[in-house]
Amino acid sequence: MSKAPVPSQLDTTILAETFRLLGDPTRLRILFFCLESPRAVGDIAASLDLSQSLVSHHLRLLRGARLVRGTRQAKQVFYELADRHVSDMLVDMADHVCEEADET
Amino acid sequence: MSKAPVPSQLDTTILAETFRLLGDPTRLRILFFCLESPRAVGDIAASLDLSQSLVSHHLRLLRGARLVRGTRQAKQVFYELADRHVSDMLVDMADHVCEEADET
DNA sequence: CAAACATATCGATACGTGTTCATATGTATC
DNA sequence: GATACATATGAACACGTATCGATATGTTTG
Repeated sequence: MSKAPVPSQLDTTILAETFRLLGDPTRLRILFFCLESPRAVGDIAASLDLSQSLVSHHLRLLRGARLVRGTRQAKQVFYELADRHVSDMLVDMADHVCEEADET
Repeated sequence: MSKAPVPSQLDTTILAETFRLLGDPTRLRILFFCLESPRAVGDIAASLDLSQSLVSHHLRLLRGARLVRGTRQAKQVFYELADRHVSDMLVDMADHVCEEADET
């Protein structure tokens, strides 16, 4: 299944929604940062030099799209990529772009 | 090479730029339409029910990012995906999203 | 060269959204 | 319960950009 080369217009919209979320540098940095291991919101903000509010806003969007999931641990909430699909997707795309950059 | 799991901030920006372009439903529809075979601008507009101007605008952006390439043939210009990487990327992502949709 | 067709560009507008500041919610410690 | 810490939410602003209409560029045919 899932072989259809041309998705329906609805699927296209959903796919575009995912791409749109990935299409922001700040969100991408957050995602890649959480790719290694679950990260607390404060750590993300500090490490990436972003305001806590901004990080929380972006995490909310990423959560809504099921790209990340957060789990509370005492005061902190640790975020990680939602599942293997998402992380694989990110790594694959990063590879694709790197390879593209090699070609002239 | 191209194994780095965490791209540099610059790479992240470039990657985000690509995602951003893919993050528009209209552009995605254009890309998937050109995925099967090279398509003339007018055909794209007619088949997807878009204004010729809008299609041309989007193609300009996609061209700038080397996601598509157009070749003149008499009066018409036929657009196709730039290379195998781009088309593979699209199909992979479509599969990912389809599989995600299956999970509940 | 003029006319017709196909595509590209320009100007203007409407809308979405990334960011910030301030505030609220939630959680542990005294 | 009050205080301090961590995160989430809300309002407001600035900016980018998707879209449209009109026009320009380019290409073939008479």
